[in-house]
Amino acid sequence: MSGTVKNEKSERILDVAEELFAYHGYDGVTMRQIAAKAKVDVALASYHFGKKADLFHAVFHRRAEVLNESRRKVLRASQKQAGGGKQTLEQIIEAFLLPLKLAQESRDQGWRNYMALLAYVMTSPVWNAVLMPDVFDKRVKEFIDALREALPNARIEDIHWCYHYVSGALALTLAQTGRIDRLSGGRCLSSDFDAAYTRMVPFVAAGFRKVCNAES
Amino acid sequence: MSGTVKNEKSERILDVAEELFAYHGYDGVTMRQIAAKAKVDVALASYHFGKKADLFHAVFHRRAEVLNESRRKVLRASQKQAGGGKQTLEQIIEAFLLPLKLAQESRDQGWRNYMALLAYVMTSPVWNAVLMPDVFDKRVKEFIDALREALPNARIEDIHWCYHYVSGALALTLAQTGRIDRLSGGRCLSSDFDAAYTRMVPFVAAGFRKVCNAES
DNA sequence: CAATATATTCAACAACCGTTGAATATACAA
DNA sequence: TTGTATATTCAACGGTTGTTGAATATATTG
Repeated sequence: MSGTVKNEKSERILDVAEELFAYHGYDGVTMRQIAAKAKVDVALASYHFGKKADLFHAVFHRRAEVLNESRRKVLRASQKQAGGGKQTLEQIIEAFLLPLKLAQESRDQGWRNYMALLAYVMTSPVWNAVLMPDVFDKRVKEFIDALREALPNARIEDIHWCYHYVSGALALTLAQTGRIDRLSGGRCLSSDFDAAYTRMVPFVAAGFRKVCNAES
Repeated sequence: MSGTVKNEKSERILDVAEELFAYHGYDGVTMRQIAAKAKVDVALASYHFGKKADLFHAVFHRRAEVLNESRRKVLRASQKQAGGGKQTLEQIIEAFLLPLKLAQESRDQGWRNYMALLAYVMTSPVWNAVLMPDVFDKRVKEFIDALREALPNARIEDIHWCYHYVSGALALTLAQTGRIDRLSGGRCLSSDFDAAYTRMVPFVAAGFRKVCNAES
């Protein structure tokens, strides 16, 4: 078992595990399914990543750190652009969502799978408490701090609940369940993250302003 | 195997299965765990409900029909209250969410478990397509129709996307992951559906108005 | 009561699970 | 080339899975 490997087969294992975990969840996937799809012996996954839970952690963390760093950069850039002045709500929300939009626009199927995995972890009572705090709390708290600055009259609870709604809307988008495709008769597509993003920013910004009694 | 049973042990199986499925998902629960927690032999669950997947269906449908009927009544009452005139956005959204609030207020732990199960199905790419259309489509389409009447200038896609955001915010609320508890340092509680509901209505109403270019 | 239907348990099946130790192949350094 | 570390496969382990047929208990009915 080695930490971070740059090996061809071990990365194939990660990619396949990512795809299968994202779609079927942790318990819905067996080591043998992963190995088979990666055209590799079952024992190899254990050799590289240890136990099944460790493999899941490895899959989750791999892109989490990339995403986190991207969020950090975008947030800093947005703050710098505001030039000491207040950022608008839209700017803050855009900074929070943009990295996911960029990841999707890369057309990398791996990133698309990871988004569904992220949705799975976000909505799972079991995994949320285990994985989300370590990886995402720091950035999320920065995001919430920025919101508090932009909404100085708001109660803290209101901001947290509104962030909760954003998080939910985002999670269901990332999950790509295909439900909006069916309900809309094909007029909207789960895969169209750009359409989701474009409307989500004004939608939640308006919601924040209403609930968090903003001046402007 | 009998259809709908009013037997003590078989209902205990349903209750336990509901709780375990909601928290661990379909694949995270074994027939033996269900049987053990229900203090019943493993074979009994199969005798009453057939295959494991059938048991899952039975659990999901049991309260789905109750919820559906409740939604129907509330929606009709809201329409009648408007007296032929247009319903406000808030009224429509309240009618959609109220049944879940009522279910939670009944203090019935079974309903609380079912909400988490509903969130699981809503966010699962696997189960969503299998279970949601049959059970909930009819009522959801009525809901969307009401929204279209209240927002005559809106593009259909915009309404669908906004409904998608509502659905996401709702799903994450139902999931009760405990994340908002941790992020807010205990100031907000996942179990406090009333707090979630109170803010969700104005939040999404404002979002709809912004995105679906409403007049008022 | 006896007879019959329903409910529940018992025991077992074949299939599959994650994991591991030993054997083998491959890459790399000396 | 030889030696050594790494990568990969093979084979097997004990345990668990969902499901079923037969046996037994309980309830219902005549």
